Amino acid sequence: MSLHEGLKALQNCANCPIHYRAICAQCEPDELRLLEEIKYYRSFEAGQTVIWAGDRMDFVASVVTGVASLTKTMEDGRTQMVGLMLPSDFVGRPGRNTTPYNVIAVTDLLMCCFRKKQFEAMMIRTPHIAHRLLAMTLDELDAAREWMLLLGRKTAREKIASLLAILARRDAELAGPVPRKRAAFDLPLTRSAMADYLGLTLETVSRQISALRQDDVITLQGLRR
Amino acid sequence: MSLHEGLKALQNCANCPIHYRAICAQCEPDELRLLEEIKYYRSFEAGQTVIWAGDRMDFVASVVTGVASLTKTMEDGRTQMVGLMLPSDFVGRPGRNTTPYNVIAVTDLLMCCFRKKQFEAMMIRTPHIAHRLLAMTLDELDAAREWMLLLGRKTAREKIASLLAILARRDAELAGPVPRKRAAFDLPLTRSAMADYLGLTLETVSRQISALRQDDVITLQGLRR
DNA sequence: CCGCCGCGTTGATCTGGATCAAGGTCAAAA
DNA sequence: TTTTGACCTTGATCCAGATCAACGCGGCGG
Repeated sequence: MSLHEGLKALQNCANCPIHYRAICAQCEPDELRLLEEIKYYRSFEAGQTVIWAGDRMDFVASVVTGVASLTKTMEDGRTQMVGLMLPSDFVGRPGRNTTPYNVIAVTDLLMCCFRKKQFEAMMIRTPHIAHRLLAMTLDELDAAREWMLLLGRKTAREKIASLLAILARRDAELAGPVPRKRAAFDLPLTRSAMADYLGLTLETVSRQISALRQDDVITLQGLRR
Repeated sequence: MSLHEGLKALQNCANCPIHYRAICAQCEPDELRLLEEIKYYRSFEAGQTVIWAGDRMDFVASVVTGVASLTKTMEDGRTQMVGLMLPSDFVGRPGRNTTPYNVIAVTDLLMCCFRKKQFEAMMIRTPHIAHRLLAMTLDELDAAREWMLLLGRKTAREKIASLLAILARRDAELAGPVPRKRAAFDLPLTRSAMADYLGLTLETVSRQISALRQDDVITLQGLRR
């Protein structure tokens, strides 16, 4: 399916691969129709920056396909990824007009966007959206705190293992229930992106992955488990 | 003022020291009256546990005075503080009935509580509360992400400095604008609590504080800057 | 076909914090 | 007054992960 055909099909939210998990998950058909009218799509290539920290951000968006990262950078260049946005995750903050972090397309990325103004108006009219956003934000807060435990207290090996587990779980959720002993999934991050996420260096990431492979725990095919 | 007199005065939300920053900040007088009817206070001594991770939590609450911590613990005992709840912060999650973390009173603590059921009903009726909760949750998410940068990428010295800065800022916000070269404030955390927050050991915390003192940056009086 | 470049791996070495181990301080209890 | 216990400090040593430095591999443009 070409990109163009793909977008055509998405005109109708019912065809959207994430509509049952995303911000719009709890909307009634008529609310969905309103969203359909104001949504628009943007796509980014792997590596492109969606917005820089501090920049004006006049839209909010859901990740439809691909992976985006939220990163913070210190003046001297040290950077930490603070969020990994997978399909159905919501980016942006109603009620504020600059982002505190860089949003970067880690893979090719398709986002379903709404102008912030319109979205905020929508939120007031349709409580389903506000409630869903609150629930998603609380989930993200829990995830962020889980990540704080990882960053503060886990060893390099445990960090890698946790990351792989998260990616495997999210992959499984979208793909459906295929319970297996050894799950297989694409690893959408470079070593350096993983390092940024885990608070490690890319060398350490590489070494730990090699170690996990030697200890059997994982097997690679290119970039697969 | 005795505890009893203090609670008596708080019957009226207008006397509450946090009512302009807390979950109720945007409520209209009549909404406030509804809250007044269903709120109740609980106090805890320093060191007491408010709830354990995984326990049923049938209330939500605002910190009125004192400091509470949210911590996560791994099976082998490693623990990481994932939130430091200062006056006006909101604890608990509408729409879920167990907490994923321990809530512990770091100092003597007074909380303004609502039964979760009643609070959830209230949220549906009064959008001001739902909006405020969303805004506060988004702020906490930003704070958590800021903390991820600290945990993942900062040195021990920077971690200590950041913590002191946060405490000084929050202290200043409540105390009012007294701009000074050297701010003075109480340090409500033990070395070990700081270590849990910063992802360090208490020895390292102690050493770094000593170092900061020797390098002039701070001065101590018991536990003050 | 070659050379370059973006990734990944691997080795050698260094070091910031962890760990292990005494002590010190102070306030409340006895 | 002495004891006890909760905190804090400081010293000595160790080690996981950072840092520095090659090198390998596949894709791509010339």
